[in-house]
Amino acid sequence: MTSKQEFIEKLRNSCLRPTKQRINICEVLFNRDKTFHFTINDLFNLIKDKTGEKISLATVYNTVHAFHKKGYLKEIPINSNQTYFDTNVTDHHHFFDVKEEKLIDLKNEDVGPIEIQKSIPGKKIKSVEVLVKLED
Amino acid sequence: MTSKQEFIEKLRNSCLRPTKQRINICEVLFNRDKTFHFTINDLFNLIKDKTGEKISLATVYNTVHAFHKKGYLKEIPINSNQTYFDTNVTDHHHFFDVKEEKLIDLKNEDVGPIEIQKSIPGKKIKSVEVLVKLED
DNA sequence: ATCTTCTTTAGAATAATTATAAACAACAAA
DNA sequence: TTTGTTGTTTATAATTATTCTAAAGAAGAT
Repeated sequence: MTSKQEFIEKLRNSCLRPTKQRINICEVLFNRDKTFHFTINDLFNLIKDKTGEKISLATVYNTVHAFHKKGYLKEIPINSNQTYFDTNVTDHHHFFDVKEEKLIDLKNEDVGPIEIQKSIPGKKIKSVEVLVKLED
Repeated sequence: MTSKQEFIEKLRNSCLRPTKQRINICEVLFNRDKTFHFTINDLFNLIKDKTGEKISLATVYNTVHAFHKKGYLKEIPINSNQTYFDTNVTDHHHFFDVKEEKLIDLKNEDVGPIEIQKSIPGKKIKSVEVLVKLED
């Protein structure tokens, strides 16, 4: 259980003013035991349901992008028309259930170390992501 | 160098009528030495330049999707607003140069075997894709 | 209180993609 | 060849995800 006060500090630390909307979004996103995968649309609807208050879609976009930039959210590359985010920002990978359109976390140790044996001059590796697609 | 006749047969084998447009698209996509990464928009423009004939955008979409469905193209999950395709349909991975927005093939042996040590009941693995993002 | 700066908001704008329905081309059979 | 059927192309409209805009509102500092 994370308190409202912690969210306010979290926002302050990132030079984001702790507004009502941002705190609400924090509650929905981070006040959980388990990691949470979502699209902007999922989040938009969830906020309405959970808090009873509607936050403008533009604000949801702004806030998610701000959190992503600050490293509080991870963007997950899936081939889909919608962008997925993950509250688990540690280094890890994903299953994607193609039929259910659902993401499942894969711990780093479930995949093992990945050694990239090729390099591109002038470039360095920013991230290594494994996506395992699942079918029935 | 692949001949027009081969493309016609390729299309026939997939129950796709060999139309002028589809053959042109084949020429642009498959008549190359190296693997080719593209977005629909890239392809649309390239066709105009290379063949001098304009193919309707809707046809480009239809054809690319048909080829993808038949396994002649691979879709590559990158976080971007555009969908990327690859003429290399063998099992392999990718670098993505974030700044240049460019894809580079990574051979399977450049990555080494990936053992997924977790399974989801009722589901089997369809594909394992590694995306390595590059920065300067 | 007051002022400045940041944020929210509804709605408009943009961009990628998909749907539509009429004209057209490929194919098979006579 | 003609003819009929079915698949394909096309321009355009529709849809969807996302970003932009500009005005109203809230936070923070003085």
